[in-house]
Amino acid sequence: MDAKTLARYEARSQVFKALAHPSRLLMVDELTKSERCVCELTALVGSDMSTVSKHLSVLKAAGVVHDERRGAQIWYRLRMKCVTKFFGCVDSELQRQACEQWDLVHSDTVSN
Amino acid sequence: MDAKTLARYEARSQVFKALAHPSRLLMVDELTKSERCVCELTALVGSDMSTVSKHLSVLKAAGVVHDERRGAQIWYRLRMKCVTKFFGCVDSELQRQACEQWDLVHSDTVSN
DNA sequence: TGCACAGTTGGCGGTTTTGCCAAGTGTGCT
DNA sequence: AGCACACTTGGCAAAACCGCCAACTGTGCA
Repeated sequence: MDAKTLARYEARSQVFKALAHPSRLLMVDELTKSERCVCELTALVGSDMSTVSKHLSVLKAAGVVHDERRGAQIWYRLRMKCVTKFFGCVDSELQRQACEQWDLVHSDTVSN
Repeated sequence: MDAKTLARYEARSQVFKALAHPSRLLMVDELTKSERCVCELTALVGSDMSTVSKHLSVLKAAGVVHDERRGAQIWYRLRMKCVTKFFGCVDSELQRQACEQWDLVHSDTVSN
């Protein structure tokens, strides 16, 4: 694998790493609706504001969100729009797998 | 946030966590083409087979891939098909952002 | 200028991830 | 049974991640 390809996988993994946290997923979901300031997201998540700020900087560095200062507040909005669609796909897939698992367990119970 | 919602974000984050590693992304990309045995993926990634095996177990636990033993070999294939489309979206978005960044730097250079 | 508010950054303990080696399981062959 | 091959699991040290507190920057207002 050449260096260029490696760099692309590295950048791509940064995006997934950024999304690999419940609090950050919650924030991204919220940003799907509309832009939000840090204080709103802090209230939503329920952690310390410094923690939320660091979460947001991770999402920003990965290119998932975008920020804009307006007065004393900083507003974040979703930049990588396609994550929304992918969330739906992941959820439906996980649900499908859960159903398959249930069916499997159920058929075993019956057959015993 | 209720427990059920939290559980969903937790499960969703597991999927992203599983994809949040260059080697695993490389393997998933390869599995997009066709099923592969562990030895093939090991050769592709270039790490120890035990390392690759653990990577695969992470992907399996998250529901991203599926495995099937045939003789002495174990074959892995992609289970969460929609990741392919999302990879394309992420790549194009990252490229777009890189272009924007380049334009920004370029315009600064010109104006100076 | 002084103060309050919004947000970021540094840093510290605790937890999780990572990748290799070594040892263990499962399969096919003789 | 004995052996080679394919793969997984246990364990360990290094690295990364997480969340809080404390300290710092930036903005608006009196």
